[in-house]
Amino acid sequence: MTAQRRVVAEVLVGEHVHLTAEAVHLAARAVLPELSLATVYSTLNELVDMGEVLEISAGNGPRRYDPNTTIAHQHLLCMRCGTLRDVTPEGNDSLTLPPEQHYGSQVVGVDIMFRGFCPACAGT
Amino acid sequence: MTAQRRVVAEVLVGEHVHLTAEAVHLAARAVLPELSLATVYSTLNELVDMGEVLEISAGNGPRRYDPNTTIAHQHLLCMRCGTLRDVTPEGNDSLTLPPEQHYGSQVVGVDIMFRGFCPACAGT
DNA sequence: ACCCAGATCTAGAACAAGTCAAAACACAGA
DNA sequence: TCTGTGTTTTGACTTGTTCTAGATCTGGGT
Repeated sequence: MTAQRRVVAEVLVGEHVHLTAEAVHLAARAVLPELSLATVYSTLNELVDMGEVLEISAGNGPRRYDPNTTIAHQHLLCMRCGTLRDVTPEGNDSLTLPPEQHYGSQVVGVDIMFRGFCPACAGT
Repeated sequence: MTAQRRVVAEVLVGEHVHLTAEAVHLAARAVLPELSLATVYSTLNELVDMGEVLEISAGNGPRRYDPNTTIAHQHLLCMRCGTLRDVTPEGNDSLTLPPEQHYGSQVVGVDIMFRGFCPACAGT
């Protein structure tokens, strides 16, 4: 656990709107100005491997990193600006894939992504 | 409607496992060997704009193109090889985002992605 | 406190997917 | 045939991410 990793991890936690690697880099530099983008990526990848953080790639654009892995939740994506926010929809308990549709695959989980336009982008 | 566009469109239809632009290019070249990748991309983008085809970006890796826009369906993704297949889950009618969780956003739709490992990748 | 092995960090190059611009081309209408 | 419009090709460019080589830091043993 080095200073760089601690700063990256601290930048990430707490928010319910998720950051890109670039945004993490920017925020972390406020604390540790010489921190490199490569270190941000390597730290984020380690956090993802450790299961501390989820990596979410929403459409095109850069990936976003979600530190909230403890509480089951899903996401709401702005299709214009890419902002990604946590939500907890209703009715996803009953969502299942019938066995005859597995096509031999081992199904591990399901991601639900609501798409729309955030207030800032819907206005224009 | 040029030869190039017809070939790209024809390659895409019919399958329930969706192709990347690269794969479309490869398949289309079997018919029209001098077809360029840029043309494949521009044709795919036009089809997407026309609403004939859906663009799906599954995790990392390249985007995949889904010609099945008429029948409501969702997707099953292999987390190892990226293969993307159509499925029709049960219980997604009751899936909704409560208004208090819209956070001012205009919600347009919802994507459901089952994640797992296809037979080929689960075996190893 | 000092040294060393090994891990980590930095900067910049490399890479992959996709886009763009400009020149070449195709082809319908005058 | 000429002209104009829209399309395709080629190759350069952009963005997001990963790799690499060397510099730097870390912590355990003396």
